Amino acid sequence: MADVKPIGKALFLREEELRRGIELMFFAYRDFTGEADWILAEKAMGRAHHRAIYFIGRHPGITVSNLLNILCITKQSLSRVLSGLMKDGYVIQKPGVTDRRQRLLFLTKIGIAFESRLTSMQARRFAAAYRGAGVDAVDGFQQVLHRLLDIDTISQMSQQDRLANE
Amino acid sequence: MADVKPIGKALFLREEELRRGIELMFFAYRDFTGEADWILAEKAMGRAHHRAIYFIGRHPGITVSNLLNILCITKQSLSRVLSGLMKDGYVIQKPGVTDRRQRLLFLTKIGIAFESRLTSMQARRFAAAYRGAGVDAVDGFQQVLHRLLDIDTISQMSQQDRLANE
DNA sequence: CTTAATTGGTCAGCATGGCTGACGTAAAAC
DNA sequence: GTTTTACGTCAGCCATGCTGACCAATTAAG
Repeated sequence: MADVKPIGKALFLREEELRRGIELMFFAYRDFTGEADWILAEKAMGRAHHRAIYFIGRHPGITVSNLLNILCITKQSLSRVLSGLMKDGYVIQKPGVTDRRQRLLFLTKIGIAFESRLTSMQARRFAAAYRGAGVDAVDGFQQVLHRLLDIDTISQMSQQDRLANE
Repeated sequence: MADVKPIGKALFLREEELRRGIELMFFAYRDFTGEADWILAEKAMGRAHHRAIYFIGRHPGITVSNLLNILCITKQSLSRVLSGLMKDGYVIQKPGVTDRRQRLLFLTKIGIAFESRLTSMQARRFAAAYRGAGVDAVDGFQQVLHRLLDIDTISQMSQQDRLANE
């Protein structure tokens, strides 16, 4: 890691600046997820449940395999979480219409309410940060985050967007 | 990507935009940490080891309690990780000079090499994203991330900066 | 000097949430 | 009719959080 010096408006790609980015990611993600953990603990749930609830709420009728692709965990791990969520009445399954092997996932009323409670908390944090930083900063934020993604993730996200706009 | 675009310079804090931020954080953090996990797996280590190595490398001579404050875990959890790292020769302890109860933490030669290998991987990812996005985007990225932090974390980070500049 | 507070380690036990391997079942595809 | 796909499930392993309790060395306060 060389100690490259900035010239004029050039980028500061010194180790120090890059480490700052790494640390900001670490702390921001920790604080961003930590807030929801409190609510989840009330219901004896963890982040795994949160992620499942979030993406089922985001893509109602998502298949198990699609959810697996998003979460990048094994089906055994997901299965444990999903069975818990169904037992507790947050999630229901319906057989697929075109392919009846599929079990399409939906949030129940209380699932929707719970998802909304969790997401609105995190959304408030983002809204405050966005408002404070301004439009241009938000744009830069999203640009950089997007460029931090693996190429696989990028195509995966745009695929989801396509599904969402059907 | 949502079809609705901001008009002029006004911020659109619609749910869609906020959810996009939430998801970008999730995926970016996943990809950002996932890369290092591969290397860590070779050495039979996990993220906990990575975090400890990173912050010891960042703040050589850090005390255990300071490291605990950064990581926000219990000393029992950290102790397990630290003993492993010392057993494997990545970390050493030295008694504090002013307060001999303290055990100041340092990376060994191989600890430094390993930290550098891990960090330079992540730094490369950041450098590429930063270069692609440009100075202004990077500034916005850092601004927004900073505003996503808890107030406690903000003061903690600036405190670390002060220590680093001694 | 004695006592209390601080710094840190450690043992025991528990929960969550990843993982693998193996096996089962229903439906679709060929 | 056989094979592949989509999904569930059982059993067990590992990493990494947690709590409570207890111990040792050292420092600070009375």
